[in-house]
Amino acid sequence: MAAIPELSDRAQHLLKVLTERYIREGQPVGSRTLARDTGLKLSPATIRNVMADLEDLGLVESPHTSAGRVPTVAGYRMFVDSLLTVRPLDLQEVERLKSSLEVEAESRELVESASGLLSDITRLAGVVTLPRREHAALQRVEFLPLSGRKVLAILVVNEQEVQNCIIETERLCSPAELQQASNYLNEQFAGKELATVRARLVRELRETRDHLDRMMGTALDMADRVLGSAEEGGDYVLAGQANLLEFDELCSVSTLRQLFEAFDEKRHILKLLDQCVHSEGVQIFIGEESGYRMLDECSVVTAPYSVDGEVLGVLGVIGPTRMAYERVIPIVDATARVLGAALNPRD
Amino acid sequence: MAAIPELSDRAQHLLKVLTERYIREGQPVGSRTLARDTGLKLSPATIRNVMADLEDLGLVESPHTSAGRVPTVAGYRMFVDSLLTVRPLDLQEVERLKSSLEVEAESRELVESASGLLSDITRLAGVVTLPRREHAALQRVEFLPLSGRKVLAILVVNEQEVQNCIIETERLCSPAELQQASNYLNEQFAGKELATVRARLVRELRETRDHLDRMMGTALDMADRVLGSAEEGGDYVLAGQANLLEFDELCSVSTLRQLFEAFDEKRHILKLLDQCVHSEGVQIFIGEESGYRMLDECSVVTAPYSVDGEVLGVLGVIGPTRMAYERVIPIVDATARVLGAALNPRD
DNA sequence: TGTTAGCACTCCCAAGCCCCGAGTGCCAAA
DNA sequence: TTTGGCACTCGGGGCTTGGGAGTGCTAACA
Repeated sequence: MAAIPELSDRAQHLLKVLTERYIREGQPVGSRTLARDTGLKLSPATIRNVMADLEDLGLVESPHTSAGRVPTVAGYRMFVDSLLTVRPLDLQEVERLKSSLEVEAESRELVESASGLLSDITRLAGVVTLPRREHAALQRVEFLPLSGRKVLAILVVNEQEVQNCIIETERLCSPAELQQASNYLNEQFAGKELATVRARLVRELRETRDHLDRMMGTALDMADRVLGSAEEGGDYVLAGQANLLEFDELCSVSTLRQLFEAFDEKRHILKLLDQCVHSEGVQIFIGEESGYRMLDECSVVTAPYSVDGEVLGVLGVIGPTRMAYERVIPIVDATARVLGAALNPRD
Repeated sequence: MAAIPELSDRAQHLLKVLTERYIREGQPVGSRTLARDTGLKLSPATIRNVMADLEDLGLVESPHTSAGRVPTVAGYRMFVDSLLTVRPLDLQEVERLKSSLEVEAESRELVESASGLLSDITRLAGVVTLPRREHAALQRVEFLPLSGRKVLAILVVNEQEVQNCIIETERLCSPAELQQASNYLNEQFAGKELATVRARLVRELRETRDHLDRMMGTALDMADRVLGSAEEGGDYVLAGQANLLEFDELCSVSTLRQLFEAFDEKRHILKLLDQCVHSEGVQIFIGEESGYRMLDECSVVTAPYSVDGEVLGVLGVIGPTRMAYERVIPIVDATARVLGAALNPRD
């Protein structure tokens, strides 16, 4: 990050107008247009001088000699950082968001609904990671016998999340035994951290080499993996990819191919989103800033969403660098809040 | 479906060779090429005569005067129906499929894995609907008190599926009351059809206007909706959309746009897949046959998958009409079997 | 010193053109 | 029925051309 040297108010204003115009029209903007658009009474020639300066600073560039100028990544950066004035959505719009989210739904549906909402409103691609909690407190365990040596383990954690998995015991267990096991767990461990529970079980296991302990251990282990940060990935829901086809600058087959492959593969996108988990509020990656080649032509605007102060995931939109930031940013911000609220167990 | 008139063996053979070649190369094939490719000792001129006949029958067409011929939808139809000899995958390949599917996973992950597999092997888009059972037998109910008047209802149905939902009771219930309610349900209704259970509950409800009954009703109702055919949609998992970008014939922006919008929206694709639920084995829609405009340039190959003879869903691939049917068909078929097997609760 | 007008220059792009190659349809001969 | 011959058609690549948009530079002006 080279320190940006002094930049006259006029130059800043011109950069702002140019960027806004380019975002709107999608075409390089020339000095004549700029002279007309901006309020200032300046001739095209003067504008050209300023543009030359901006070009020297690496804030704008021209695709070829006789085209207008286009903001560079650095230009966009300056635009969103200091030139843009986003005003938060007014209450009415937030209400509309809220009501668009199917509030009477469980988390996965909420997430899908949210990503659909994001993509619909912004006309870009919307993405929301599935909620994951760092810590999981065991609330209740239940074991049900299935056919053969299989057992269905049901765990209730954190207020209202239910996880279940099938485990295979070493020998046949009677329903009474299973009942006994779950009773024991519920008495001993209700309210405790899952990790703690497992640790203590492992300790006990070493002493009494009982298969039942083993089974409980497995159940907790699996639940822990499903829920916890231990899980190596997480997942996300994407909506509105088709919207990206509207933008000419993304419409080369090779660009699209790369982009959609990244969406399919998920790994990279997830990694990028994970970086935003602990950022306070909206975060923006412009073009190459993301560090992923397939996103070179794109910008990503993200915001973490949380319940009760605990960050559960990240949502955002993906679109061309020339997206309408001043509209997108408050929308992403508000959607994160609304989703967080909707996920809150006690209304 | 006009009855297809007699078609000489030679004509059939030529149609077959032409289609195969076009599928491989993706370009209209001319009489010269065809004369060389086919085993028959025929001159291009003769071939041209046959082609003229085929064109009259609507089995082939040429994009313009001086291009070769391309199969029409009817041509493809005849090709897959009577010219194609698919030989099922050999055991080794099926084994490979099996091992590629993460068998130690629950249903959603299995489905995602399967669609990924389909798209990887065929290099097309793979799609798998989430499993849905027509009938759900209640195995176990559990009510857990949450904060306030909220109650978490957990239902185990059909061997090993767990469904949970949050319901709001009319007044505060003590844990003991909840315990009592679940005991009652478990004693009375274990093993019964969900629909039956609800019907009986409703009947009782009319007599004793007790809020507990009401709560149980709500729980069953929601579970029923989540699981049952009552639910208005179902859902599917799609993978490998990016593969479709390899095919020039789909790469016009408008075609892509329509296609990806359909993928996003899901409604139409689901409807199409639903048509295949009760077809015995593989079903194929070629081009316009699907009846959906955005699939005009595409073919869809589907197969239902089932556990214990009960059909749970449909899987398939979506690709350009010139896909390698003879490879795709057995793959779809086998994958359906393998997925069915993997979903079977008792190994 | 900052601003402006003028001017030559550059580059993209769309239109028009031509030509080549591939493949056809038809006809007459084998 | 098959074949060779031939005229014809069409799409696409390559080339040229003209116009438009916008630039940089320079010199004059406030």
